[in-house]
Amino acid sequence: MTKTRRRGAELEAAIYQATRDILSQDGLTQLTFANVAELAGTSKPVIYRRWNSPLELAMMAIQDKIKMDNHGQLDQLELTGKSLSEDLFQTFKRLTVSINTFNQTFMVTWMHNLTATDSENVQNVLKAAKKIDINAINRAVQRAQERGELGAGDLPIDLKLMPFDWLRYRVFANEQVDDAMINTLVDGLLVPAYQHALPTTN
Amino acid sequence: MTKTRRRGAELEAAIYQATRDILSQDGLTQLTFANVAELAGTSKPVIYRRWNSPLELAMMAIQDKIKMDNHGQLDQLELTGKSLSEDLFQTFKRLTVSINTFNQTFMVTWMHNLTATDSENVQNVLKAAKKIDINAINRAVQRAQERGELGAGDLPIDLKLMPFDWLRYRVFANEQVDDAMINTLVDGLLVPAYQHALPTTN
DNA sequence: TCAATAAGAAACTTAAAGTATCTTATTTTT
DNA sequence: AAAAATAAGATACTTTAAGTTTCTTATTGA
Repeated sequence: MTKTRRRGAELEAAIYQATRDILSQDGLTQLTFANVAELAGTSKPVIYRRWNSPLELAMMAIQDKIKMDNHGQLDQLELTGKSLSEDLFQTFKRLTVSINTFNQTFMVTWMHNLTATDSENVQNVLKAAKKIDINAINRAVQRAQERGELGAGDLPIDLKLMPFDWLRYRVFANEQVDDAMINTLVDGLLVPAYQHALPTTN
Repeated sequence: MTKTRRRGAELEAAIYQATRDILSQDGLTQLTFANVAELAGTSKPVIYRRWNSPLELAMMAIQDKIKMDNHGQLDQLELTGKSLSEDLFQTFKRLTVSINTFNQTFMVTWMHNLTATDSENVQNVLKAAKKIDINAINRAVQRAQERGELGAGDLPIDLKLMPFDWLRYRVFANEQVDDAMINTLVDGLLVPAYQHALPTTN
């Protein structure tokens, strides 16, 4: 005899799976209880009884997946590099996996609910901002080169964009962006990196 | 005689202002044509006739403000520092202004439409992620210190979090995150910065 | 076998987005 | 200055989707 009604853990697993499918395919805006219910083959009241909001469901579905993947562990990853460079590379390489999971919930949100023209507009705004950012760095670097603080040459484009991206992220995530933080960024990170990339010849 | 009906530029200016007010106070989710119409003291059809979506209106309202602020210029800022460090500081200091404008449109979106419990959940997820990130860097740094690649001491917390923030931002903005980019990050930015912050004594 | 629990179907309520129509203030043209 | 054209603004309507209620019945456990 085949079961016609799932319940308990089995039912919830199906709901979580449907939730993740919707998130990764269509983003958070499409994550409505009605959509989840349909994809999971159940009905709206079942979802409403358990979760208060689509976001709550989304987060539990992501956590459920992380638990399944890592047997309950989020942390701990063994580093096997032979140098700081290799260890860091490993760290970020693996991180992108967890970020992707995280992003399927939170970040993807964005572009997915936009109409074609809206999306194009947003891309244009971002593109324009990038150009401005790069110009700003170019000016500062050129002045430093004229002063003799930096040697000749150009910086990788990612290196130029990084500080702007970071600041945008911080504002986005409601993190502090104060003078102390900018000082850390400039003196602790950028100046050493720029000097490393463009060493003076003397 | 007082005008009872605005039109043309005057009317649009009022709509843009109302749009920006809603964006900065309540975020993009509250930016409905009905809300804008009410705050601007006009009616829905007026808005529907001009813009196709709230996002389109949002972007035009932001651009309108930037134009007003800068007399049509987005770019160009005079650097007056006496060193690379000072120039960069100026650059980012001023950038935060434009970022804030930008953010009022796009980033603020987020946290603003969340219920209290949802917001708390999101904060907790972010907090947990941060802790994991810091642990990962600590392990890599410790191994480097044991190897003798780095000297004793600890890194500023912002410096530890930066690469993770950056990666998250890149994924969010649909930017490429490939091995080449991670290599630039590690070898071009982090390793020089870490060596600068934790110099070896010999 | 019976009682309790919870799934699922279906219909209903509510709220908000989007649209259509019409009146009339304002501007433009003759 | 008067008439015609344009567009604002009020109002009511349509449509869609979220959220809720009620009821039937499958499943579980005593």
